[in-house]
Order: sequence, then C-alpha cells, then structure tokens
Amino acid sequence: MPKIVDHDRYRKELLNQCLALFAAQGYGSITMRQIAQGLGVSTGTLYHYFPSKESILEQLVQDLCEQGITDFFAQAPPAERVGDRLRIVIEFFLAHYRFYQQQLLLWVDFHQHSQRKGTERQAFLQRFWQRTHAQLVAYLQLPNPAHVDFVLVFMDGLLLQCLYERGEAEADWVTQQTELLIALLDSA
Amino acid sequence: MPKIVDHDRYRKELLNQCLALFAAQGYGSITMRQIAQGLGVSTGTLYHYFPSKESILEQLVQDLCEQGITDFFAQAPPAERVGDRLRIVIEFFLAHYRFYQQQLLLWVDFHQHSQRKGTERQAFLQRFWQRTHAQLVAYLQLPNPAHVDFVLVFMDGLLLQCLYERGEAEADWVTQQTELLIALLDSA
DNA sequence: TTATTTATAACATACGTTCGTTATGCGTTT
DNA sequence: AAACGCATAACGAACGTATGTTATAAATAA
Repeated sequence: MPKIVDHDRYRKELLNQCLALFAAQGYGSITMRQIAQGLGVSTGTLYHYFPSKESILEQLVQDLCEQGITDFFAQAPPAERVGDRLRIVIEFFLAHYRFYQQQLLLWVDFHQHSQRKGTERQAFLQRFWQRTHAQLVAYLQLPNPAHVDFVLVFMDGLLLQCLYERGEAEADWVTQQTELLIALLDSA
Repeated sequence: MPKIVDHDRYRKELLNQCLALFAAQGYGSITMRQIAQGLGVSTGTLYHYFPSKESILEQLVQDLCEQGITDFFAQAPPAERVGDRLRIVIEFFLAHYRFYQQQLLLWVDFHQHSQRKGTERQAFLQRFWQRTHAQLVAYLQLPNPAHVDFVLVFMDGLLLQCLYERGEAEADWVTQQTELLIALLDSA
C-alpha cells in the first residue's frame, strides 16, 4: 500500500534537524520555505509531517525535554572524588557545546513564544529542569545541593558569553573558566 | 518652523521603549504595527524617526553598547574589602534585573540577525565587552582578573535560568546563588 | 488498483514600507 | 500686528511582496 516510510521516525529526524535551523535564524525570522529547504524537502512534505510552524517549535521543545540528559547518564562513568565527577560532567557539556548552545537559543524563542500566546505555564519545561537538577544532584553528590544550581548557572552563562563572539581565544578562555569553577567548588 | 520637538531626543526615548518590546516578542516576531502601537504612535511616525525595522534594532544595540555600565560607575561607592565591592556590583545588577534580562534577549536577537546577514558587524559588541571587563577589573581589584569573567558568566547564567520560570521562589534562589558566589570568591 | 508520500502551484492574509494628506508653529512680509 | 509661507510632525490608508497554509495532482510501492 504505502511507501516504505516510518512516519514517526522520519518526523523525529526532521525535528532534530530543525533545531539548528531555529537556532541560527530564530523562530520568528525563519520561514516555512526556508525550513523546508534546510531539511531538503518541499513545503508540502513539511506540512505532511507537521500541522503548523507553531507545532514544530512545540514538538521540538517537548522532544528535547523528554530526551533530557539521559544520554549523559547512559555513558557517565562513576568516580570517587568529587572533583572528578564534576570534571566528567563538564567534559560532557563541552563535548556537546554547540548542541547546548542551540538548545539555549531555542528556549529563548520558546519563552518569548509562550509569553506571547499567553499560554502561561509550560509545565514540562519546569519539570525538565527539576529532573535535570535531581539527576545531577544524585550523580555529583556535592556536599551542598545548591552547588548543582551553581554549576548549571555557570554552564548557561558560559554558553551565553560565547555567543558574543570571543574569537580565536574562545577555547582557552572556556577551559580557564571551567578550571576556575572546579577549583572553587573543590576547595569549598 | 516645525513643531516643538527635539527630534534626536524623542528618537532616543522611542528607542528605550523599544527594548522592552523587542525583548518580550523577539525581533523576528514583532511587527512594525505592534511596535508603533506599543510606542503610542502611528506607523508613519515610526518611519519618520527610523528608516527601517532593521535600523531600530541596530540603533538600539549601539545605544546600549555606548551607554554600557557607566551609570553604575556614576554612583558606585568605593569599598575597602573585596567582598564588599563584589556585593556592591551584584546589588546593582540585581536592582536592574529586568533591564539586563531584556538586554540579554536583545543580544540574542542581534546575534541571530547579524549571523543571518553574514556581515560581521559585531565589532562594537566585542569592544563593549572588553570595556565592561576592563572597568570591572579596575573597580573590583580582584586578585585574579579571570574572576571578573567568572562573575560575568555567573550573572548571565542567572538571567538565563530565571527565564525558565522559577516561580515564587525565584528571589530566594537568586540571593542564595549570589551569596554562594561571593562566598566562593571571597575565600579564594 | 489503492493508499501514502512528495512536489508544485494557488490562496488569503499580514508584513514592511511608501504615499498623500493634514496639523502645527515659527519666520517673513506687509 | 496680521496674514502668509514653509518646513517639520503626525497620521492612516494603500501598495507590493512574502508569509503560513491549503488544494491538487503526480509519483511510488504494495
């Protein structure tokens, strides 16, 4: 009967590709035609898989929230010393730097979008952060759970600062700052 | 001859009001009609003061960069102890919290906008950060200048985390995190 | 065939921008 | 002083285009 296409699987593939597109242009500035072109399909195909532009954004956010940081814990080795565990987390974070930067930009878009629509609560975004926080608390085993928030704040700030185009010295600067964080938290 | 209106002065007033509008909706999502309505003028008047939508964004960014943090140093009292100076900076930052949050959102928009246009016109943004950094180094007199970057990263991360809707406990959480920062830097 | 995927063109609307017009107030002329 | 001219300020309708979306038909595989 139909073509051999796993509808749901292909939809998720397209979703993942949308992240980079949204992050590069912003939700409001990008057009459906540009999205379709970026995905290598036509607008008709795009609308075959997604009912609207708005739906792409919402599905993408939901997808990222569900995925969460499970792929980190899927391969996170345990470590005895606190500083080592902290380093493992940050190494993983740095290894997926561009991804988290894109995710940050998407959340800014989503924040503005949901604020505009008046649809107040984005329950799963809040749940996402609670879950992330709880999982990191369990893994890191820091003496003070507030330190976990501090690490998350640091990571977000790092992503943001690097948007402001630090140029060639960016990599060195990032390692310098992360070492500083580890040193500060380790001595405390 | 004309009506009694200081053209340049009025334009800057409009610019300042635009910050909140851009931050709430995003540059790509907001329309000139919405901007005009938000400013309480007609679209014709809006175009009398700004040649294009793009120009509003660019003038706004440039204006904010020029202003910089001079209004902080205009009233920043000196303090002997390092922790006190750090506290003064952060108190000022928290007092103007919403403003810096809006500025953050604007910079995200500007980043995407200039990346889209391909033109690397982020020169003054880079200069802005260098200037900010240098001024803060001079004021704070921290033993390690890298700590100043660390403070800036922390502030950006704080702004970002609070976009993700922390709800009622936000204020307490912010003070907790800032106290943590001060404690960590003071003991180092 | 038949059901599903894809592509193209068409549609209604919303967008950024322009235009013609009117209102306003100071300088000039009488 | 009064009347006029003139340049700015303000407005809102109108314009051309681009947008999100839909309709339609070809292509594909069972």
